[in-house]
Amino acid sequence: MTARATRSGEPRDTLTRERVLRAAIELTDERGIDALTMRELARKLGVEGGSLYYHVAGKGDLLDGMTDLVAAEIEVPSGCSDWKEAMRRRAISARDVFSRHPWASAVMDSREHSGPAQLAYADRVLGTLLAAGFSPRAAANAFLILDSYIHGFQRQQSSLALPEGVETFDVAEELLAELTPDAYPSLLTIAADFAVNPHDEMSVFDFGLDLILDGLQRSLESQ
Amino acid sequence: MTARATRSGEPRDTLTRERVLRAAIELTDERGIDALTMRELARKLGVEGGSLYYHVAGKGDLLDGMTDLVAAEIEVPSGCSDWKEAMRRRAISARDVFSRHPWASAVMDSREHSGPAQLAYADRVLGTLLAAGFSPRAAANAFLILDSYIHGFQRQQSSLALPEGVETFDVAEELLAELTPDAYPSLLTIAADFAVNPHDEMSVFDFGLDLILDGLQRSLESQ
DNA sequence: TCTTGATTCTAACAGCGTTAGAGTGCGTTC
DNA sequence: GAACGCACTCTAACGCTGTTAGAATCAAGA
Repeated sequence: MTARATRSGEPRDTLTRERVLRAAIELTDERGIDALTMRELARKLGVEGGSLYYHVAGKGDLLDGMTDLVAAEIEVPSGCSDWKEAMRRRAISARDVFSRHPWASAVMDSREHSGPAQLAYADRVLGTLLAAGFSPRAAANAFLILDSYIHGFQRQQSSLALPEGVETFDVAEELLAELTPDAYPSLLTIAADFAVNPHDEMSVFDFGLDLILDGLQRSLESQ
Repeated sequence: MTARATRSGEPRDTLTRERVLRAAIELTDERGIDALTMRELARKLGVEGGSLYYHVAGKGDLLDGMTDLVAAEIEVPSGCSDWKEAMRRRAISARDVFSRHPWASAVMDSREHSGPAQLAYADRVLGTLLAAGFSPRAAANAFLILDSYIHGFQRQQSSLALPEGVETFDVAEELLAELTPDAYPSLLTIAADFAVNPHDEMSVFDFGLDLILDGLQRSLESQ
C-alpha cells in the first residue's frame, strides 16, 4: 500500500484546502456544528488531526472558508430588469441555501472577516439596487434591512429546527400540555390555532419579504 | 476570616442561582461570550469551578438562565391603545437590550428551550396583536416577521461591532484601501459614500421597522 | 542514488465542561 | 454542650477541544 487509502481501498491523493472545506461543510450539514472538530474532520478525510493545519490556518480560517463557499451558492440574478424581482429571487435563493446549511447563518454572523464570495455577493446586490435608482445610502439601507430579515428568519427557523419526524403539530400540542396553568393566554390561543391548521413557514417568509420589498419601492418612488 | 471574602475584604454569603446568572451576564457583557468559562465565572465569584454545579445544572442551563434574564429586560407596553406604537416601542426596547448584551441574541437562537420570561414576552406581544384585530395566524406571522428583523439586525450589528475608538469612517477607508483592484465597483461606491457621511445605524433600524409596521397595518386593514 | 521540498504523523500542551467524593461549616436536636 | 445532619464548597481527575513542534514519510528531480 503506497499511499493512505479509504476504508473501501481506493487510492487517495493529497489533501487540498478546497477538499478540506468541502468535507467540513458536508460533516457540519450532516451532524451539526458541534460535530465539527478538527480531529473528526481529519478522520472523515482519512488523516490525522494535526495534518489539517498544513492546509488551513486554524479553526477560524476553516469556518471563514466554509461560509465563503456557502455564500457562493447564493444566486443574485443580474440580467433582471426588475429590481424587486431580482431581490426576491436572491432572497429566496439565500433562504434555500441557508436551509441546506442551517449552521451557516450563525457562523457567518459570529465571524468578522468576509471572503471574496461574500464581497461579490454584497457587490452584486448593491449594484442591482444602485442601478434601480437607489441612492448609495438608500441602497445600503435596503441591503441591511433585507439581509437582517433573511438572516433573522433563518436563525429562528434553525433554532426551531425539529428532529426528524416531529411535526409542528406535536410541538403545538406539547406546548399546550405544558401550559395547563393558563399563565400565557395568547400563546395558548396561537398554539391552539397551530394545532388545528399548521402554518407553512415558506409562505410566511414570502409574505414578510414582499412586505419589505413593497415598502422599499414606496420609499424609492418618494425619494 | 470566617468565610470567603472578596478582594476588598467584605464578607460574602453563599451563592445563589440568581447571583451566578447575574455574574455570568456581567462577565459576558464585559469580556465577550468566549470569556464565559465555568472556571472564570467561578473566579469572579470567589469560588472554585466545580462549585457552580450546585446552583446550575451545566453550561447549557447557565446560558438558558442568562437569556431568560435578558428577555425579562425587554419592555412590552400593555396599556397602549395603538398596537403599532406598542410594537415600535417593544422593538426599540429589544434593540436597546440587545445592544447592552450583544451576545444575547446569538445565544437565544442557539438554545432551544425558552424560559418563563421569554414565554411571557411572546405572550404579551401576541396579546397586543390579537387585541388589535389580527387573526391568530396573522398575529403569529407578524410576530415572526418582526422578531426576524429585530434579531437579524442585532446580529449584523454585533458581528460588525467595532473595537473601542474605531469609527465606521476608518472601516470604510480600510475597505477602500483593500479594494484597489476594483473588482467590487458597487461596494466601492457605497464605501466612498460612507467615508463622506457615516450612517446612523439607529435611524436605519427605525426606517426598516416602520416599513414593516406599515406593511403589517396594510395587511390588517385588507384582512 | 541522493537530495529536496511537500505533506503527514506523533506526541504533547493548556484549557474546556463535567463529575465523584471528600471536606467544611452552620443550625438543629438530643 | 455534644453529636448529628444538611447545605455548600473544594479537590482531583476524566475525556475532549484547538494548536504546535519536530520527527517521519513520500514523490520527484538532479
